[in-house]
Amino acid sequence: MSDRPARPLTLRDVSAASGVSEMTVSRVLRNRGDVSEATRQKVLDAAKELGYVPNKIAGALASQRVNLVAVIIPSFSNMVFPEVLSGINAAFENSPLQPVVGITDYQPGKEEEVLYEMLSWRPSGVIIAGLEHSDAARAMLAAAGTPVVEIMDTDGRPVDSMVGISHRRAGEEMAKAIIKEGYEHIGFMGTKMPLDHRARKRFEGFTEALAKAGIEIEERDFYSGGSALAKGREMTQHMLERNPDLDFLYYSNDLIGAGGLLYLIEQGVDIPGEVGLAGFNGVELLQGLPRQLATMDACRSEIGAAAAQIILDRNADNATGENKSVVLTPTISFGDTLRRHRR
Amino acid sequence: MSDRPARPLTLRDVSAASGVSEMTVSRVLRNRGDVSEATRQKVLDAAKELGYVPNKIAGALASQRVNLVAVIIPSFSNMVFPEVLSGINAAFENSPLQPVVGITDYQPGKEEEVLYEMLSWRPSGVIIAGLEHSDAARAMLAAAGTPVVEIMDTDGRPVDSMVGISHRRAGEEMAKAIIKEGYEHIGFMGTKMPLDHRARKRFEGFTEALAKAGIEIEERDFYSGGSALAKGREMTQHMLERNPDLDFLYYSNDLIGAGGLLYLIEQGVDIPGEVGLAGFNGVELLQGLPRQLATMDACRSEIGAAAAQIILDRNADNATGENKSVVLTPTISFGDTLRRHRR
DNA sequence: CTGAAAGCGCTAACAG
DNA sequence: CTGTTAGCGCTTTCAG
Repeated sequence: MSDRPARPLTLRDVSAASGVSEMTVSRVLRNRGDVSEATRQKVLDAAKELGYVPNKIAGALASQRVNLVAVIIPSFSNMVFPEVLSGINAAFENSPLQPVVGITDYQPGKEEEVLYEMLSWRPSGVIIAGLEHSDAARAMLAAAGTPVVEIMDTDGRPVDSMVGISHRRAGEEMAKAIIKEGYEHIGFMGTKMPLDHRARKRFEGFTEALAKAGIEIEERDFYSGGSALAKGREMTQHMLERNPDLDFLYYSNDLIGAGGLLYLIEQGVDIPGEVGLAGFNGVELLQGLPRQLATMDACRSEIGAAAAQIILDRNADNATGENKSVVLTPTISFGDTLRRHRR
Repeated sequence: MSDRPARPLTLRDVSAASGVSEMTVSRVLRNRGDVSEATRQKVLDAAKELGYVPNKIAGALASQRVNLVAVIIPSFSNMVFPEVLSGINAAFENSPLQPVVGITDYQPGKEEEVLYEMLSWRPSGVIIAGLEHSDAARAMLAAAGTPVVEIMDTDGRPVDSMVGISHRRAGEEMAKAIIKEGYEHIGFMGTKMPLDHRARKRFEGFTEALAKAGIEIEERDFYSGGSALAKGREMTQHMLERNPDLDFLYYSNDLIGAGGLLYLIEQGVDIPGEVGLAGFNGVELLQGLPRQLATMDACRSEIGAAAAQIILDRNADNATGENKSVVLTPTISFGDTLRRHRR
């Protein structure tokens, strides 16, 4: 254990300490090429003794190879994204690649900044949420010279590859399930997020499918900020006060749905007889509520894993450079809040 | 819009396109030094036209300066950590610094790997969860030559700086509050995590404070995996079946506490008369439950913000290099599940 | 205000 | 199996 060095250690120091050339030290430390076991040990000992940590900046510059993968998501607080990240992390587990996360707060301006910043590190790949980006961002992605995977959403054209689900279709499917069960007076609650394109697409798919059946949403409400559970509770109460005839409530996420569910249970409302409910996401957290909310799985960790795999494949030695589109199909889980006539 | 370049663009390309020397182009792009408005515009135009993105790898190597801050946390799925990250992110918002996150899965071995990997990028700072690290990890931190802030926990000696709360004290405070209200038959439920030192310290502080009052925990149970809400529900049911005399249940986190709460409400148990409950964390998510669980705020985003601020200060021009310890004091919120005799 | 030279710490490519 | 020679793309430093 020596004192903290004023100047960080370099290969040269290890070379000097071990009496082996810098080049061979480099080989040992990277497990590249053949090195005799004797010198190997000398080098390893010296490196450990000194506490040498290689400088990847220099290494990356020299080798033109960076083991970083840029992952750009809107937020950490949406639960969905940490799960995607876990999927990505797991997929990179036994590979040299390492995710680096950037946050956009759902703002195109920030997305541009973050993307620029990340690309300036010349990552081995980019995983970015959504298909909607500013022209500048799309241009950067197209010119990045590294594989790009757009995730979560598949309703649109990707710059390169994409992995996700069709949120439009997810909304449609839920609408169809609701119609099939005979619900007719429908309310919708969601987040007030003009920039959450996926929520918007679900909503559009939902309303369109209803329209085809001649049904129109009778009430809608949007919130922003605060505890989702509490908001779901409030909004549900107010909505039913405004329009007591509603027989189905569709929530844009499971948390507000759960708030609504808890409220209605307290009110002694018959669910799903009198009022049916459904959310979106398949949040594991909610298992353990008195009743299970109907929902639709968003395939979060699968998406992360598949996206990471594409990056891995594209960085493999035999890589083809082919882009790829993976469309996952979410399934409805009916839980206890959506009637089921048959089966 | 040109075709995708085979070779990434360099300063040289911008220099050629603008007819300005590489050096001056560099100055313009970094806003350093005085450059005439005329050349400035020429350079900016050329850069934008080409879609040039600077290569920070080369920049970092040349300037010996990296604007990255390593943030090392156990997991994304604990909710707590995303919140800390948000705090860090916010604090770095208007600074050149950028967090890069690494995940340890609560495993010392992975912590070492991740730390090594991150240090090899020569970050401008390290923010790392907890005070317990392997000897190798501590050695790396000590020799990193960059500010290190250990966060979340303050029960122990930091390598450099620390920001957090005393979990031991948090456990004690909760025990005192419980004792004061006259509860005597106490059960504990938590996660089965030998490596979650903070949960362990809370538990220790809790049991010690009880012991001083001559009280011993009568039942305890630990879970791992699955939905916390559901586990809390199950564990609570079983614990009360085993020992119906319990009059207080202390949970190591709010989610299992909420599961217990929902279960007891369903059972028609009088809370907090018959049984009192408390969790830990102050999870905003839970607002909106039928009743508010007593809990203790873990100061998550404050911790992130304060840690980031320390890194910022240490990287400032007039930095003193002084280390710093910030001990935040969490407050109990009694909610509806812990009796309050006075006030 | 602008430019030329030197080199950051490492690795590719080639010799031995 | 080991060493030497040139850079990687940028910024520092020093001259104009």
